[in-house]
Amino acid sequence: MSRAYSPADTESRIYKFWEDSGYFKPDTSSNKPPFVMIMPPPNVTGELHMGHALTVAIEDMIVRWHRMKGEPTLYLPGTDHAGIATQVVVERLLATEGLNRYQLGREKFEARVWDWVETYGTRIYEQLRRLGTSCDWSRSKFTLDEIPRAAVRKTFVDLYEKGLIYRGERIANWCPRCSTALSDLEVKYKEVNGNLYQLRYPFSDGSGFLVVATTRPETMLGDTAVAVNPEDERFKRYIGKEIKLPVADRTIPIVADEAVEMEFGTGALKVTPAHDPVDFEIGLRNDLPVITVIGNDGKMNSAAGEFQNLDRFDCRKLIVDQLTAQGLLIETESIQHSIGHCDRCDEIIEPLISKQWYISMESLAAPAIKAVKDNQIRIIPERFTNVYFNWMENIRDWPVSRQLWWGHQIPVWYCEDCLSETVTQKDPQTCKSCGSSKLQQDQDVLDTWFSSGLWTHSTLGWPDDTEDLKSFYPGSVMETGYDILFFWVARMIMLGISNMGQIPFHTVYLHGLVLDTEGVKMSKTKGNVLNPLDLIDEYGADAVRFALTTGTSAGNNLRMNEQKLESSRNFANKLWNASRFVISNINKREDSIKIIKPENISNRHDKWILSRLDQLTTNVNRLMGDFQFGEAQTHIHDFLWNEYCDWYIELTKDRLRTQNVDSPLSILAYVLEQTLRLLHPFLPFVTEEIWANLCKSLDTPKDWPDSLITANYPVNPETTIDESTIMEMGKLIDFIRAIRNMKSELNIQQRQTIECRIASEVESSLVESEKATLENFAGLAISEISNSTLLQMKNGEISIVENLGTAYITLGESVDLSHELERLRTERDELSKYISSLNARLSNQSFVDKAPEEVVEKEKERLKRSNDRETRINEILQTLN
RNA sequence: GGGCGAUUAGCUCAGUUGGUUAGAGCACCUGCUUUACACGCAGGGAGUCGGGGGUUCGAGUCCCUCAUCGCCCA
Repeated sequence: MSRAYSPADTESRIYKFWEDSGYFKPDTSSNKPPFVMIMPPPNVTGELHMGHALTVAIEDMIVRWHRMKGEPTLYLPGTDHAGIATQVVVERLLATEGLNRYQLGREKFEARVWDWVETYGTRIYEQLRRLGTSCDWSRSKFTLDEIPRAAVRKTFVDLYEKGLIYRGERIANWCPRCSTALSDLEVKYKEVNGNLYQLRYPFSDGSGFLVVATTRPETMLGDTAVAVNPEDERFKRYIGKEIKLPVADRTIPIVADEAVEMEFGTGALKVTPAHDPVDFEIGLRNDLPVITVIGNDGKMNSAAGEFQNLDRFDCRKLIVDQLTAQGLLIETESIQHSIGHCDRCDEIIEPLISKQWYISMESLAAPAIKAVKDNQIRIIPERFTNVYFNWMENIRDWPVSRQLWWGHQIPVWYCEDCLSETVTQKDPQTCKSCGSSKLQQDQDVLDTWFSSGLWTHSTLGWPDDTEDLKSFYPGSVMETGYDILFFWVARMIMLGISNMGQIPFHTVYLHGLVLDTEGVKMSKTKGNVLNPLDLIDEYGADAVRFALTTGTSAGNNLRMNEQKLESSRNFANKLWNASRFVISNINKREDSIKIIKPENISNRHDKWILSRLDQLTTNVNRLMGDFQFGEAQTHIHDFLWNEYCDWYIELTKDRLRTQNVDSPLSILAYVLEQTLRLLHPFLPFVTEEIWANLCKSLDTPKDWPDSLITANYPVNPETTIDESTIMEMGKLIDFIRAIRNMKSELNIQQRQTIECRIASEVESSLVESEKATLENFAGLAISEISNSTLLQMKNGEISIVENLGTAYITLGESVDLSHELERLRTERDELSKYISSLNARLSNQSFVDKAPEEVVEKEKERLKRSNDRETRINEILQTLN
């Protein structure tokens, strides 16, 4: 084994071994209940980013843990066609060639997108492999594959037949650049600077005017009323009068509507039903005409008269100029207001009336709400449960048609003869109503999230009643970012229940966003992205995964920086080197070391590390079961580094050098092997590599697994944990640390041996039996071990008072008595303060009465130990005086 | 406007049914060519847990309130 772990020499080889051995496929012969995780499919717009790396790191860790627990584990990968997002990137690519999609035509355009998908879809799968994702590639799916296509059609037809899909003409969010309608979720609101214009709207009878306030003067061309609040005393008397609309030169009524906020602007609202959702509602209530003045391309249309073909924002300037010239512009106030932008291309959204397909959501949402309310589905972290309810309980109908060329074309055919709709799963030859063959399929495609919503079952073969569907639906855990709770998770629950009659998974685990070092969300436009593959090249996949998941918690964002990656890489290397130590020592031996669970251990150090391993195993299982993965990792990390390496390995060195003693090698090997198993889900590559090396050197039983990935995860041990040994070792370690600390403060080299006498009333036999340990580790020559509380202090000695006992250290002439007195007094004072706080607590009757007995006992024990130390320090202080 | 989160050591963060004298990594200081590891070893300093109030025998943890930053929904 090389001196340092080299991920580049290891990872691809190990991955190939796993994949070729078929370990990523679920063991269908097992009778245990399966564990199923469907991967949120990365979309094919580009390459993987840190968010994907985080997703995969968490998912793969969960998956590997369950696989090692012996559950038939399915981790199903896939990619998403991402309708609008992919169309946008391909259109941008075309633009660099001076082309647009209309020049190409639908068919050729789709071919170009498929080229893109070929390139990026394959690349994404390669990237997932580099991350070590242990998913079943034989079951991978793309949202436009045949089966997901069938699932989309079947769902559409079913919902249509249930009357839950309808076509309606409404005001919708329209992106003029993408030239499509969008759902509310696809619109992002941003604060931008704008103007609030106050306009004079004269009464048609010439008796005066009303002042209206607007941020969008250009829409006045489509005004069909002015509305005031019916409660507004200022305007009540004008209701029913008429306005002579400036510029457009039309007459419009003044109507009353409660939606008008009296405090906003002037309290009089110009109403443009065709270009504002609120105005649209007012229009409906007041039976107002709808005049569309802005077209799908964001330019003014023929209804805008002289302004036709002007861009909506250019038109705004002209209108303002004209109003100014006519003296109708009273005031222009700069304001910040929230404007909807296209989530994908950032264009400002135009509310427009259009004919779209909608899904009626209320009846779908009801069982999805119930499933979470009844705890059939648990959302982690829990606070997102309320966010879920809030959205679901106020759900609005979902516009699902998109005026795009890339996606699932809507399975509706319109008859040219009788104008009726035919909605079927298979392409129809004739009209359902009249039998005509003159059919034209709806040109639009469905929202990407429609097919994503079916992902929990379409990936398993639905609508066919496949073996996979029987075995693996419902799934277990849905793991994804909290930012797509509504987009995806909510819709999966609704559509899963609707199609399958049962919930799609029992747990939703949500992770946070990966931020840059400044705490800003990574984005290509900001240029602060880290490429996970570059990081893997530099630090190794294990380190990248570990850095992303250790010490983090569900639902919280995390900042990524170099230090985290470095310390994760260092941890992998530490594990590598500890293993190198163990393995090389095994290989030095001529006899073979058996790997078995040790029994009847007598050595204190061995008993200690085995007890600590048992405690660790218990804790890790508890934490993993409770989805506290980051905390579980920290526990293993600390055990490996601070206890196994820093103490246990060091403690064994002496025994390894000495002949004819009870060899610690099998314990070293056993604890290492168990720790590798515990760590595998977090550091899959390096643990597998070390494990293979270790097992090669050991005498393993016949039924030994041939890979770590399929080895059993250590479970809660049945052996009793030896608490007294843990206490003893704690006292020894504290004692050694105190001596080292003293040496460091007095500028004595750690390796310099100094003479020492130890008084230990209660632990003298422990000191006796660990004399060599104390001498080796603290650099002491112990000349006397006494079972009395105190020894007579000699000239040139200083004392160290610890729980193990009191050490009298010979320093000779270098002892500065006043410094010693100062040190002991400070220690005594701190101790006294602590003792009085313990006394206060214990003399408080309500504490003794109300606190649990074990808490009171603990405090009493602490008091006893502290009193003991205080007494000893005081007595030493007396002799020094 | 409504909701959620964050605020803990110089920096980044853990701290899950309230119970030691609040932890880690990085950074910093001192010493170390100790044959597993300088991607390391030994030792060290550093925090009135955002402010205020409350509940409790006991609060970083629960409640109220304020402040700053961020996110979501409208």
